[in-house]
Amino acid sequence: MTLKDLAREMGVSTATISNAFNRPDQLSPALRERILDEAKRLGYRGPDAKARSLRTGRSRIIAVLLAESLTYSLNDAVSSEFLSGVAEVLDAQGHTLLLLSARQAQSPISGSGSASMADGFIVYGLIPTSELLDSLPVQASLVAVDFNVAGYPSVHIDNEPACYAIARHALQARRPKRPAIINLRLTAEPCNGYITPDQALLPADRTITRARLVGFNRALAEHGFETERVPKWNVEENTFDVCAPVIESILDLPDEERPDLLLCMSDRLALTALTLAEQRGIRVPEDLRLTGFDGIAEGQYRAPRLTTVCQESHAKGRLAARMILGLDEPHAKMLHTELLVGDTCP
Amino acid sequence: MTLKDLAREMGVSTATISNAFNRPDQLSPALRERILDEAKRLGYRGPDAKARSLRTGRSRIIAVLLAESLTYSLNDAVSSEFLSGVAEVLDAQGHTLLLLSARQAQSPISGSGSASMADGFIVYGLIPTSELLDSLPVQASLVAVDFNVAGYPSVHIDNEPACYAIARHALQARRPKRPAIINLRLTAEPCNGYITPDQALLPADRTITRARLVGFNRALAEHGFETERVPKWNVEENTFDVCAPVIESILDLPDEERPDLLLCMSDRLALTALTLAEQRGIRVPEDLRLTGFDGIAEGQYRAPRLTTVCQESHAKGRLAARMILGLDEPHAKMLHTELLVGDTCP
DNA sequence: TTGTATGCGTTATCAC
DNA sequence: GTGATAACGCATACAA
Repeated sequence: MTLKDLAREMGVSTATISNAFNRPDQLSPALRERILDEAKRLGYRGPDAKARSLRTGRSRIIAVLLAESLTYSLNDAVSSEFLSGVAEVLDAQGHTLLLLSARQAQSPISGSGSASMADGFIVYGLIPTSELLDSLPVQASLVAVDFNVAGYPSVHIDNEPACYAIARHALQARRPKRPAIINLRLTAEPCNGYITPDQALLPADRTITRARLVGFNRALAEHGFETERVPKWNVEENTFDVCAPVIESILDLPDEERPDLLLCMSDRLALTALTLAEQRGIRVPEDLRLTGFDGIAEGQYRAPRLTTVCQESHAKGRLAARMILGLDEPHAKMLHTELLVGDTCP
Repeated sequence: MTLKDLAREMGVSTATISNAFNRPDQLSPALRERILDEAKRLGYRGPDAKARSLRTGRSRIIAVLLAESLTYSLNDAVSSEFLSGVAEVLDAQGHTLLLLSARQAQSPISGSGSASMADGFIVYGLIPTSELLDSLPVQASLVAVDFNVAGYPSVHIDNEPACYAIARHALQARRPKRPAIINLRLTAEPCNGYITPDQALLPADRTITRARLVGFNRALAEHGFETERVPKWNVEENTFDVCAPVIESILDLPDEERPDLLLCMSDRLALTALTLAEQRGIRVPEDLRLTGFDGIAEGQYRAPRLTTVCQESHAKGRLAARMILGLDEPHAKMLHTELLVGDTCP
């Protein structure tokens, strides 16, 4: 049953049927109603999405291109919340969400792959290669999140001030003997463990955690610590499985070497540290204070509550979606974070 | 730049170009290579996905229709894992994942909405109304998960035996004085709180938790408990915010009334109970034993580890995806679960 | 092995 | 307010 069939059946033109569905103002209400009724009666479900998208050039599909694998992204609290924010807006606007990963088997937007049907792309947490950028459908729009993509609007959070604020809070509350930092994907070469002083770091435009480190360091310096001598560890993936061994190696240091303040670049890191500390009888916050970053629910819905920085991933997703749909000005926008003082570093 | 342009440019026919991309065996390797090279040179990105999908009738898009809102589903560990399993397979097969919610603003598959482009639908955790079923594209395939949809293949888990097994484990380990059950969306009328004996329950074909209750009851009866007298609570949504008040009301009962064993129908429930118990100084498992259901990571990556039933949501997603793509026999399939004995009910 | 012709189901531009 | 007609970009039977 196609539009044309219905037109023939009713003895009107195809344009009229099309208008009945798409431009109610272009025909008499009476006729429109008659058409809609007849359509239902004959089992015509409205204009075919595939044909419509070919004709109009738009699909009402928005793709989110994720830095990590879909498996990771869907299980990570931060990106899940981001996605749910995106989905909320798209949904309300009659669009649908297509999930894509830059780590895909096929190149993610392979011209004839379904990904190229998307009207717009939200690029989350990665710097697209120019190759990937070129493979975008010509007239698709793009919004970058967490990174800049030259010539496109973007959504960011204030990583440096946020980390400065939480580190300052931690340092002011009680001066730590041995502060330390656990970083996320900061080193130029993959590294799960201690960062030696001679190790090269990723440049600031390749990882947001570089900005976080700057914030931590600023606060540490202000409190009289030599930032180069503050021990730093690095973790390549923000999952329990990858974080745990690194954190174990820290917690299992002899008491006089073990840090008494861990500034973590993610809640996952901090929560993992918390769990492993509990298992070892290390008291938090008495023996060890912990700060996180992200403000994920899991950190707040437990005792002790995590001290962390809340980045509103859901709001971030909403904003990105509104931008891609043209509901908000497509400028570079900076979202602000909030310090959440919990129990792990009062 | 279209296929036709390229054909004209190269002085070959459109069919040849099309074949170069879709049916390599239909032309000489030399010509094919020449075409591919020239295409790249002239910036032709391969057949347009929209046009191709109109022509072939297939879009290489698979939609997952979720019972809950996208916001909930993306933040819930069980459905996230399921989705990641789906995504993994789709990805490997060159398909993309479209997320849909039955709770959508618009009716989810509104004929001309982009959802109707999908080649197949994975219906997760809900019984589609016949209205929704009718709105499916005519030749789209469907796989039901957790529920049966007449005439379509399905994926299930063994809810009843799993719950029997975990309840038996709990009852055998140490006979509880006051066992109780916290259910998930079990009552006919929405209810967050105690289930009075006269309250009607949803029929077994409307909620999987009914089968879980049967499993619990079977074990309880075997151990000499009158199942009608075992107190039961109900929660409508599997989130901390909704679970917490109900569980608080349980934990705040006077000591002599407070249950010493809580059989929970989800890990979220059990974890919430664990957190709230910790906050109240109720010792787990000494004063209160807890069992969950699902086997989410959060329950295993903490101390004490949750005693629970592991349903492999990821595998479930993979299977559903393989079925929808025709990679596995589209039969009714039952996945088995595994009892995980943790610390909350040793 | 390659080319020609047709139609997939729409929407947009015109005339009427 | 309505109707004919031409794209949209491609895939495929069929002819060469």
